[in-house]
Amino acid sequence: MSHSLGVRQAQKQKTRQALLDAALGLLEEQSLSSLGLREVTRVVGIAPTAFYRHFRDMGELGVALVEEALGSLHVMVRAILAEQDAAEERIDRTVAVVEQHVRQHPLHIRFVARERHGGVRAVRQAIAGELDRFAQEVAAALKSQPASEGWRDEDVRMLAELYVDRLVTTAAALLDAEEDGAEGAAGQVVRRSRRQLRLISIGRRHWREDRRGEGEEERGEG
Amino acid sequence: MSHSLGVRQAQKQKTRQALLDAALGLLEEQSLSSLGLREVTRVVGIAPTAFYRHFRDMGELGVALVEEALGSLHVMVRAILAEQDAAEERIDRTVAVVEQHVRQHPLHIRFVARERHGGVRAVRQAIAGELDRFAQEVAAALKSQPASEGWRDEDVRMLAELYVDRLVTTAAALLDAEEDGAEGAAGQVVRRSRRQLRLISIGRRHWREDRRGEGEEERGEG
DNA sequence: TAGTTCGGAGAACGGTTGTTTACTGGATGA
DNA sequence: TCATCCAGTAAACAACCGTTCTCCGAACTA
Repeated sequence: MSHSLGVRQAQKQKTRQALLDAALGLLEEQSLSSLGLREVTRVVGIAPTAFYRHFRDMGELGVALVEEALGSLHVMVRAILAEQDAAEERIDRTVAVVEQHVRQHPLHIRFVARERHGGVRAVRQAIAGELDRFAQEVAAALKSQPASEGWRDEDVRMLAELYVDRLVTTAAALLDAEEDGAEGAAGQVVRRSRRQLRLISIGRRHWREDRRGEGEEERGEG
Repeated sequence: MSHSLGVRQAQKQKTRQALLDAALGLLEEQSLSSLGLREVTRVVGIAPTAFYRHFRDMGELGVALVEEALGSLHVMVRAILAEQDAAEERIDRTVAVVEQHVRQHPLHIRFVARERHGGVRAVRQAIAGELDRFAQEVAAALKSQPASEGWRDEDVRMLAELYVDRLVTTAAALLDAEEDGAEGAAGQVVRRSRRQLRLISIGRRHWREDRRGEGEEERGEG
């Protein structure tokens, strides 16, 4: 599977990865739409023209970065969803995993947060697509839980998006907290995030009893 | 107050505003760190060098845009907070106001969403500062409500941030929904957002009874 | 071994950028 | 009325940009 690449292909992938790494590094302090092709190749140590052997333009490189960035996070959240702990412990585990991920891949997080609403359409769409598949998985996991019995699919999806959004926001907030150097800032973000997830969890638990008898509203709209 | 500006100062403010407007327009399809000084002055129709009569650099213009963008939103949310409706109607009102604001000032919303994690530090900090004051106000309003009786300040603040974050996210989502042209996309965002706020509201209502007896956890950390 | 493929190098292109310096002409205030 | 102020102008600067075209040499294939 992996030993079957020739010397040539292996070298090409290596340079390609070097381009991605260099770009990711440079993107810590600027945004994709201002990142120059020459700037990236200069860091890698290759001629500007060699860039075209790997990507048509910076937008295409950006999309590749999206896949790389969301890929690893995808694996971790999938692991969380597979767990069967009680709500309380699960929340703590979830936040801990996010925290660890931010520490291990800060540049990936920064990139996603920055380009999610950034100036390059293709990259925005790529991120939106990944986060959507993301929410889809979370929704599927939530649906199979006893707490979701009697829930409409639309409401499960609504909750899933709320969770996913919270994770992304928390990750970005953690990054900001660590960068401006305030001592307990990161800890406060973690603690606050846990409580927000708990509040959502409580809202989830009481959703049906509170919404009883209002099930017919807004019929015929969706 | 306002009639007291001379012809000179009035004209200066006019071009300054023209610079802000031109920049805001250009920022619909790119990010601040890639926006050029010449690009802006070209749209306004003045010489590039005239830019320096108003701003030291693009970062300073960005900060001015932050104040302009968050200012109007500030007013509207303040109005919402002052209302005394029941939870249900208040949520509907809130989302409706956000929806209206997005329609009236789409460029401002786009700008804030994009530059909140964008590549210009000064602008990021300006936005973070404004949103913080924002959350502060929301927290104060929440605290004075009967539903917050017995809540710790830290938890009120946690809830306030959850609300503010939801508003910003909803506004950005609305913008995206309207831009990719899908027919009912905006409506779905609105409906989903309402339900998310309701779920949070339910969580709020049951927060204390659910957290009873756990008040001593995490002591000595904050 | 001979011929082909292809990642990368190098030079050159027209165009744009931020910034400086010196200047103009109308509003300003005594 | 007259000297001062100052928003905007004009020209020039070196630096950088994306992109094209041509070529090289090592890795491939047959």
